[in-house]
Amino acid sequence: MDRAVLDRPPVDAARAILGATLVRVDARGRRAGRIVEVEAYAGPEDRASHARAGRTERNTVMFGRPGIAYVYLVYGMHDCLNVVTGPADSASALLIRAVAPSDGVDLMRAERLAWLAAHRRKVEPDAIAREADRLARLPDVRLASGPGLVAAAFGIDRSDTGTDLFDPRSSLRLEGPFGAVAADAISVGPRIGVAYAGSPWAERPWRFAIAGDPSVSGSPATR
DNA sequence: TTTCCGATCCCCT
DNA sequence: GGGGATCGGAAAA
Repeated sequence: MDRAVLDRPPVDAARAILGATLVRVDARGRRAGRIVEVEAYAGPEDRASHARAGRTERNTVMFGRPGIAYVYLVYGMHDCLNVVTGPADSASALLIRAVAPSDGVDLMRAERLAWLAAHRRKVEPDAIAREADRLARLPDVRLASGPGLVAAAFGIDRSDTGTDLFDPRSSLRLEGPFGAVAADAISVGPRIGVAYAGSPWAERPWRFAIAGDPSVSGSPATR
């Protein structure tokens, strides 16, 4: 069963999940894309992990079985999707940082627009209009080229926490192929935005991406 | 091109 | 009450 591929330490699971398909199916339609960038987070010993303070109400699903979704809110604005990995109960997880859209791009664009409407309150209307205009002209490959953008494009928020991503009945799920990206096609580097964790955790080379894919966050001309 | 900063709100060394 | 697993627009250079 596919779940077994994530029932291993997060660094190994990270390499295996690259190239797999993230799928959302709901009343609005179907969206899908290829996972092209992830970060590995270990358990409580990892000072960059949300499990660093031990088990809390927020992170409780991390202390469970592989293949479960953990979604959190960062900077008061953006939801981020994680997938719990093995070993079971180790509180390890993968942050899904970027997806290359393959299906439902129009719906993703609509969802991104809906996100703007829902989250921009005190921003001046002109600025919101400019953001919407930029979104309309955004290339498909950049619709989910960052962790907050993955959530916006797929309509993911904290209510998705606890979803079994390997249950074919789930609205949000993971499909193969797993382990399909060769090691020499994967670029490796330190995780983004974890300086607060200090050494050696901030320097751990636990960010993995499909080398050269234009949907990877920070790709040229993304900004 | 690089750096800076505001938005926005939940979580808890 | 401080600050964040981010994003995008504005300012600086």
